[in-house]
Amino acid sequence: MTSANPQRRSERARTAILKAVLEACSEQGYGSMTMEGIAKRAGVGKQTIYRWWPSKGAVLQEALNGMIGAETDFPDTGDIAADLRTQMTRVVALLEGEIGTYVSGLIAAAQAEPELAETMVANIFGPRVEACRQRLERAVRQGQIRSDADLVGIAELLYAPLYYRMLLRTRPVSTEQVGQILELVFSGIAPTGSREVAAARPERPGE
Amino acid sequence: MTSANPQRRSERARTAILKAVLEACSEQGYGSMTMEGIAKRAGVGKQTIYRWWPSKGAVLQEALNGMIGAETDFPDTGDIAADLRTQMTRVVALLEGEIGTYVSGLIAAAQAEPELAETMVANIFGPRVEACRQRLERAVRQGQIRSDADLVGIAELLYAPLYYRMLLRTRPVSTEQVGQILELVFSGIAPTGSREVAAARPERPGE
Amino acid sequence: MTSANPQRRSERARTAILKAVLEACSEQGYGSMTMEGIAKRAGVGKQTIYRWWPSKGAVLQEALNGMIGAETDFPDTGDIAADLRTQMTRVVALLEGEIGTYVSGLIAAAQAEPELAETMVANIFGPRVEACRQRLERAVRQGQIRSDADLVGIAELLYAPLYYRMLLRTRPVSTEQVGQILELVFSGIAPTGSREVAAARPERPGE
Amino acid sequence: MTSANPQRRSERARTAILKAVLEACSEQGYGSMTMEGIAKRAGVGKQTIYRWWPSKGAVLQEALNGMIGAETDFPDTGDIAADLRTQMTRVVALLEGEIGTYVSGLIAAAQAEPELAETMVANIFGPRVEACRQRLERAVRQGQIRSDADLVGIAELLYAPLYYRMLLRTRPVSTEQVGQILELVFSGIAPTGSREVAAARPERPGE
DNA sequence: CAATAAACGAGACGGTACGTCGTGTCTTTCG
DNA sequence: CGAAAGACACGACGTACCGTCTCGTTTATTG
Repeated sequence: MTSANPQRRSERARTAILKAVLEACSEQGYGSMTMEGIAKRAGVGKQTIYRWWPSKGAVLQEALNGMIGAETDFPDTGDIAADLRTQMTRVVALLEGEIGTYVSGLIAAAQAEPELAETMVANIFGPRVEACRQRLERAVRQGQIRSDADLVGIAELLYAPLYYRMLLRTRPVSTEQVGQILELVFSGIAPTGSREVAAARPERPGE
Repeated sequence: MTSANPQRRSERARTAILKAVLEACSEQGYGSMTMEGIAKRAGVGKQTIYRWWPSKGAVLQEALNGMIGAETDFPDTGDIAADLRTQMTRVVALLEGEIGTYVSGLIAAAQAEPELAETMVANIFGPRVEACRQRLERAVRQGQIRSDADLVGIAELLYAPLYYRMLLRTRPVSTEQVGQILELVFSGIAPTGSREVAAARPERPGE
Repeated sequence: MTSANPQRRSERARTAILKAVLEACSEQGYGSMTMEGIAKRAGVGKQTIYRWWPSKGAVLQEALNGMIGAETDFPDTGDIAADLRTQMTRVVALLEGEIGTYVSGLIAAAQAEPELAETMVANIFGPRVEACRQRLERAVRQGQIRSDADLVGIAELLYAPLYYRMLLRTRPVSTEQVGQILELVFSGIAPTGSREVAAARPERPGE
Repeated sequence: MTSANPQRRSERARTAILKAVLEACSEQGYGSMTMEGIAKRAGVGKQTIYRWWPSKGAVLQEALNGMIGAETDFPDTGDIAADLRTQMTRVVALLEGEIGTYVSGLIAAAQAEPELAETMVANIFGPRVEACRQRLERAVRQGQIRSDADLVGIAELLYAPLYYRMLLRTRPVSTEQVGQILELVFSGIAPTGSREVAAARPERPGE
C-alpha cells in the first residue's frame, strides 16, 4: 500500500485522514466525498493521502477495518443456532448504522476497482467468513449441523440476504430477518417428512 | 422520467443512446463511462440525454430493462425444484456475461442515488421477485414447499447468494452454486431427523 | 434581409420582435441578451427571427433605426454654430439614454460582424453624416465655414469625441462636451494670430 | 486581478496564455475566440486562466498592454504639430495592423463588461492620454498652443476620429486622416479673420 | 369558398462553449 | 526529507444558446 518510507510516516496525519474519511462518508456519502475534501478535513496535503493509499476506497477500507472490533466475533455457548442469532443480530446492528454506509460505499467502489475488491475480501470479509466457518465446524462436530454440507456455502446463505437487502434496498435489513433466515436455513423449505426431495438430487431427472 | 414533451421525442436518439450506454459500460465499465462519451458514441447532444434521464445510472437501467427478455421467466413443469434450477441457471448465465457488468454497475450506482435504487427495484428486481413468489405459491399449493414459509423470504434466500458472490467477488458465480443453494435451502442444515431444532424456535430458549 | 416571401410575413410577429429586442437590450445589455430570450419575450418561434434576420445585431439595428425620429435632424436657423449645438445636444441626450445602450451594443457587435457594420453605416450613420454635410455645405456658402475644408472630415471631428467617450468610458458624454468641441473646432488650437501655423503644412519641413 | 497566491504562479503558463490570446484573436477575431481555444493553444488548463483573469477580455488587455512599447511615446522636437504628426502616424500604423484587431475587440468587450472598461482606461488609454496632455502642456508654455484650452479635450479631439473610423468602419484609418485632423484642429473651421465667431460663445445668443 | 401552401408557435435536436469541480502530479516552503 | 499548501494539465460535469429541423396550427391568398 506504499512505496515511500513507512518509518518516517506521520502517525498524526494517518490518524487524521482515517478519521476524516469516515466523517466525510457519513456526511456526504461515499460517492460524493472527495480526496480534496478528505485532505482539507484532515488538515493534510493531498499528496500525503496519495503517498500512502491509491484511492479513496482504500482509505475508507482501512478506516473501516480499524473501527470494527469484537462485535462480529462468534460466541460459543454450545448452541450454534443461538450463537448465530447473537452474532447476526450484531451484524445487523452494524449494517443499520453508519457502518452500513461505509460498507455499501465500499462494495460499490469495489465494482470499479478490482484491487480494492481483493483487499476488501482479504481484510474484511475473508477473516469473518473463516471465523464463521470455524464456528460452524465446531457445530458439525457437536452434531448440530449436517456433516455433509459446505460450510462456506452455509455462511454465504446466512449472510447474503442481509447484504442483498442493504444493497438492493428492497426492504431494510432488520432483526426479524435474522430469525427468518435462521429458521429457513436450519429447517429447509421442503414440506415436513420429505427431506429427500428432488432438490437434493445433483442431476436433473429426465422422466 | 421526464418533464419535456414526450410526443416530440426522437426515437432514433433514444435508441442510439440506449445502445451506446451498453457499449460504453461493456468497454469501459460503469464507473469509467461518462455522459459525454455516451453522447458522442450515440451521435447525440448531451442535452438530449439529460432531457430524458437524470443520470447515467438511469440510462443504463432503462437499457438493461429493455434487453432482458424471457430468460428470467419461470417455467412450470410441476417440479418446483427443477424449475428453480432451470431459471436460476439462466440467471447465472446472465450474471456471468455482460449483463453482470451492467447489473453490478447499476447496484453500485444505486448506493449513491436513492431514486435510482427505487426505480431499479420497481422495474428490474421487483417484478422478478414477484414472479418467483407466484411460482413458489403454486408449489406450496401442490405440497412441494412448506406452507408456513414467507415466500419472498425464500426468494431472497435463493438469489441473494448469487448477488453476494458477484458483488463481493469472493468466488465467481457459477452453475454449481445453484445446485448447492437449492440443496441447502430445500433440505436445511440441521442434521437429519432433528428438523424441530432450536433455530426454528422463534424465541431463544433460556435454559 | 430575407429569402422568404415577405408578402406573407406576419406584421404582428415583426413588431413584437423589434419591441422585444429593445426591452431585452435595455434589461440585460446587448452581450447578455439571446435569440432564445428575444423569441420567448416576443411570443415567437426562434425560426421566425432567423427567417427574417441573420443575427441579433441585425434585429437590434432595425429596431433602433425605427425608433429614432426627427431628433437628429438638423435645424437651419442660419447660424451654423447654434444649429450644430442644438443638434449635437439632442444627440447627447439620446446617447445618454437607453439608445446609447443600443448604439454601443450595436457598434460592439459590428466589430465581429462585417455585414452588420456595413448596414449599420448605410442605415444609421451614413444618412446622418450626409445630412450634417449638407448643413455644413450651406454654412460654407453663407461664409460661416472655411471653404477649403473636407466637410465629412469636419463632421467626424465634431461627433467622434462623443462616441469616443461613450465607448471608452473615460468620462461620460455630456452637454458641456458639446460646447467644448464646438469652441475648439471652430477656433482651432493655435494661438491667436498664427493660424498659418506648421500643422497646416501637408509636408513636414526638414529644415 | 487575482485572489490566488501570485508567488506560486507559473510564469511559463502566464506567458503561454498571453501569447495564445494574441494568436487566437488574430486568427479568429475577438468574438470567435474562446477560453477553451486559448487554453488548448497555450497547453494550459482552463482553470489556470480563470484563476488569474476573469474573462477573455481581461487576458487580451494584459497581452495587449505588454506588447505596446515605445511606439506611442511622444517625441519632443520643440515643434508640437510635427511631434503630434509623428506620434499619431505611429498610432495609425498600430491600428491598421493586428493591434487594431485587438483594440477594437477589447473596446467591443468593454461594452458588456464595466470592470474591463475601467481597467482598459486605467492601463491602456489613461496613461497615453496623460502623456499627450503633458506634451501639449509644454507646447502651451512655448506659445504653440492657445493657453486657454482644456488639453485633455484637445487630445480627445485629435484621437477620437481615428477610433471613430476604426470602430464604425466608415472609412479606413489612414495617414492622410492624421494630416486632415491636425490641419482642422490647429486652424479651426471658421473662415479666416473671424475666429471670434459665434461658436466660441459659451451661451447661445437670443437675438 | 374551399384547398393549399406559407408562415407561424413551439420546442427537440446535434453541437460548442461555458465556468466549475475533482483528479493525480508537481513544485515551493517550512519545520 | 516528510508534510502543508496549493498551482498545474486534464477531463468531465451539467447548463445555456446556437442555428437547424420537425411538428401541428393558423392565415391568406388563389384556383
